Amino acid sequence: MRLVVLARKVSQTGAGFNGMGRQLRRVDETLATIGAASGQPILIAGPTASGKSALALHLAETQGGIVINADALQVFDRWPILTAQPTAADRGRAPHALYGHVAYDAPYSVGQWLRDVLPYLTGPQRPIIVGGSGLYFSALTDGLALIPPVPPEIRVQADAMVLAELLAGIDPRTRQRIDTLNRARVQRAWEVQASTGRGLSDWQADTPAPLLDLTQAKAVVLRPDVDWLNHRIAARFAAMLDNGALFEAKAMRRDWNPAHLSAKAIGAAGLIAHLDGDLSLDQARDTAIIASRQYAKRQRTWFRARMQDWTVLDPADWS
RNA sequence: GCCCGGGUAGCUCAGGGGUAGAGCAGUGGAUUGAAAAUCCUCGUGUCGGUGGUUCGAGACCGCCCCCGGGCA
Repeated sequence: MRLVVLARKVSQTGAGFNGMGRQLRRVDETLATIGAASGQPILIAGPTASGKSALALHLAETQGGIVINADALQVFDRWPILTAQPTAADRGRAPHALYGHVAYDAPYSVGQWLRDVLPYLTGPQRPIIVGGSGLYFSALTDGLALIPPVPPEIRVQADAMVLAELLAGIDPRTRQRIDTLNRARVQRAWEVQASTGRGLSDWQADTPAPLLDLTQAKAVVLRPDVDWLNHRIAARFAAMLDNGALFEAKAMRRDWNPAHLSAKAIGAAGLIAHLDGDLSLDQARDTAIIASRQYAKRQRTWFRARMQDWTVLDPADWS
């Protein structure tokens, strides 16, 4: 009995979150009009909680293909519920790749992701690339400079420097190109300069052709109404708690390190703080929901600016 | 009923005679290897209501209403 209840709850998150109904036919029609059945790669971008994974799963099930993750946090293990990774049941319905394949304490980056997706672009199954990391899609369809990975020692060294020191170590052309108020961007430029002896702008000027030609793919971006999405965000976090997000946090607690990339999962720090007695569950939930809304807003900005050639769909049409 | 506080932006609050300001939330934007990251921009609101004092009132005075706390 308990198992049945759990299964029902699980089916409410992730792919099955809102139950894909017959309305999906409308999506099928939309995708058909842009030639989705031709076997070309499908790209699905969308803000968090917009229902993109469910759409990808549906397409993979009905048209064939392999669902490939394009989300920076879903690559990590240990937080499958909190990062809304496809459930075991979902994975049983269609092949999935690049979900939870990276250790929670390992580094990761767009470059690594591109190397990870590459084999699937020429594989036997039609790739259905789905996720919310705009940078990943841009790197895939616009290209990414071929810069060698920065050695960990360089990162450690840069972490200890102040902004002015970092700026002083960057060539003028790069300095002009980046946001010098943005520590993360400045540090990246410095690290590239320090580890390769070549300026970031030089590297970027040599950016190779993209791995995927956008005109040879079916690219879709979900653009839900903001209020509609905010409701989904709140409902989804509640569902995550129902599905055991807190148990996930408990299992993670002894290995918790906020410096890990996987620790950036929205809600993770709050749940850990709650387990430590520093935050009520309500507070943890509220901060996670607010952070998700803010993240969705940033995604909207990226999509609006960088995905103007993509087909826009409103998930409210079928969810 | 009386005595203290307090009622100012969606929220928490600062300002105590010269015409209102911060944090958070929210908005718009940037973003070629940390991107669920990181950074930038944007602050008019019956200053609880109403009468008064004043050249001028969130600010001072009267009365009223509401919220805390205390005393009965």
